[in-house]
Amino acid sequence: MPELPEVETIRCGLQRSLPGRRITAITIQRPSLLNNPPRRFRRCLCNRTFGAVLRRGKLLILSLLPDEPAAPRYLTVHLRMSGGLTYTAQARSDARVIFKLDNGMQLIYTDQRCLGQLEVVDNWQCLPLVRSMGPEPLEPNFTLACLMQILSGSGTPIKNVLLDQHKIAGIGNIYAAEALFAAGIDPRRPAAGLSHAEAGKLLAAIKSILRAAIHCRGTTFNNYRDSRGKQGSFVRRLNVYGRAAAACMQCAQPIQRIVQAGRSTYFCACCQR
DNA sequence: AGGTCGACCTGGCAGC
DNA sequence: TGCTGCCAGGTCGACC
Repeated sequence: MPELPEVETIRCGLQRSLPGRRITAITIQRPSLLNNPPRRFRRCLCNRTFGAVLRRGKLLILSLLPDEPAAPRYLTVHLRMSGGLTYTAQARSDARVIFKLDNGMQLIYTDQRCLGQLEVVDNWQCLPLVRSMGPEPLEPNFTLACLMQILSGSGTPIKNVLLDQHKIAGIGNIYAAEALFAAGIDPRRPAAGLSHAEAGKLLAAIKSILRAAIHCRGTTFNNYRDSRGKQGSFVRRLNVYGRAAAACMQCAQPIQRIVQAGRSTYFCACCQR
């Protein structure tokens, strides 16, 4: 579900609500979602106060004020395929973890498929996932030279490279497909085979699509919701993802669906070369 | 070393 | 109606 734009939308929403709020109680319906023993998880978080909400790639990082000197400083949340975090006054029957807050509100973690992970850590920068992450695609240091470096020497299909979080952080299946369509590049082409001009088009497409998706508060396909429970509207602006056999918006030829590295890829064989 | 594939899970949906 | 099989936005580890 949640790729960079969805996680960033949730981050923004939580940043407006959480800082300064203290956790008064925690209900754990699904201990398997925690990367810490449940008792330690609860002990580390009860009575702690939230600080700033950060993001790296698709990982949410909820910082905690250092009110106890040796206590862990962060709660990290990876939503994986179907996770979500909602700030709400209402109870939810599908809650997997509930954080009760000192103002009567709750932070509720939901996750239909239970593939997500929550973890209390001292230092999120040291997590193996974070240490091995590629650059943030919306940062100014993600330049054409940077992208060319990532593509060089790789015979892997360009779509698979875009999905590889070690190479670029935050792009998932939806936005990889959309960026390749916008750049007019066939997802099956070897990454190293892209010309300088094509890489430039792809770079611009990645940045503009991620920015537009954040502006639309993400893409709701099935169950993604933002931190207030609202759907994202970028689904209306998808050109290829999820549109197998439908007419291409540019040339009216049918959109193709193929499988690459075990994942669906949608593209227009006429517009993408 | 670099790439691919299945496992991890649950629930919605299509087809019979 | 009810059962079965397939599919899903991510990541990791085993394997080639």
